[in-house]
Amino acid sequence: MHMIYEPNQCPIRFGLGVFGDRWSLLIIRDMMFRGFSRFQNFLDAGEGISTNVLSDRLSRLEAQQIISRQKDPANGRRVLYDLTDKGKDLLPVLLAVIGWAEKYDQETDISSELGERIRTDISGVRDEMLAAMEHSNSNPGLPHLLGAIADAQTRSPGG
Amino acid sequence: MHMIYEPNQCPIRFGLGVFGDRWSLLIIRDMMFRGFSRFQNFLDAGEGISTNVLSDRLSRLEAQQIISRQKDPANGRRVLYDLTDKGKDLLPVLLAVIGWAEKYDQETDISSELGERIRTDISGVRDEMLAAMEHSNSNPGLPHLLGAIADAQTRSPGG
DNA sequence: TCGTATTACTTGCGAATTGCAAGCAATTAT
DNA sequence: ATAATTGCTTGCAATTCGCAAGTAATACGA
Repeated sequence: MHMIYEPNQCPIRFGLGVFGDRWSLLIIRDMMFRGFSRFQNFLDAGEGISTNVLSDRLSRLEAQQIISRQKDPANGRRVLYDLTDKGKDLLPVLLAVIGWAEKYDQETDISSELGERIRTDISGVRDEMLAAMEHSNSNPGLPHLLGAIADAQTRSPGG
Repeated sequence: MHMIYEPNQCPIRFGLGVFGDRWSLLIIRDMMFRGFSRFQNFLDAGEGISTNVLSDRLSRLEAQQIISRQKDPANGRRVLYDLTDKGKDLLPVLLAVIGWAEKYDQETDISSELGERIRTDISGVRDEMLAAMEHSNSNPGLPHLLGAIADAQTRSPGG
């Protein structure tokens, strides 16, 4: 279990202890932007994570209170994972990465307008995305933020 | 060499391909906030990175054009590593992590005021830090941004 | 109610990666 | 010359990972 770093005083090292590996941030991304909540969802996402590693990362994220775990009340063999507030608060981290990648990766499938807006005002985009989600209160949690991104974009940068 | 992910269309996966491991972001942090530029600096930073892994990460970051590598003109046995613009543009990512960690890690050695400012306006703090560096144009590169953080804080949030 | 499918895992094992220690080549200092 | 500094490389044991198979608990259908 040596992927965990000493918490120490450094915020970056603390962050890396939570999501500084190959998979954790992808799991968080899928929960945040795609509304994934089940074990199978992550396996089917096509990233190629194996079941043992997925299991390890989920329990680790749960231990760090980034996600919560419960049995599906509607179907007892299923388990539902959800982002906690602590997990949802990682949205600015994801947005910062998105803004950076949009600038430097040709392949990245994000509009240059949204990229530019993120780079100009991450916190504003975050607030706008969270607000857009309040409106489209279809399902619980923080699902389909990608749609919220599209919404925020459509809503025109000026307000 | 399977720590590299397929670039694909996902900006998060692209980012992870660059700094999604145990060490890369710490190296970038040390260059950004501490002005480190030499092999020995990173070894002496106390994080416990080994020489072979450090060597691998530096050459990988160079290949991805996050950092540049040159012989020290003043001392031929030394090598100087510096952040490129692409690397410097990772500042918002680091700030987002700092803002998050300040909120959730008791041990994190960042003032709650700065944490709050980062959470409220990452892009503004970034701009302020870069501006503060222009003023204190002591050494080249992006050195000692931690000092710039302190400056930005002293400078009072309102102006 | 009894067999079968689903679902979320766990286990075992070879392969890749890491950490540790030592060694090496180029450059500088004495 | 000789020794020290500096940025690496190499070898090897230990950890971690990827892959495939297996298991336990629940639901579903005859």
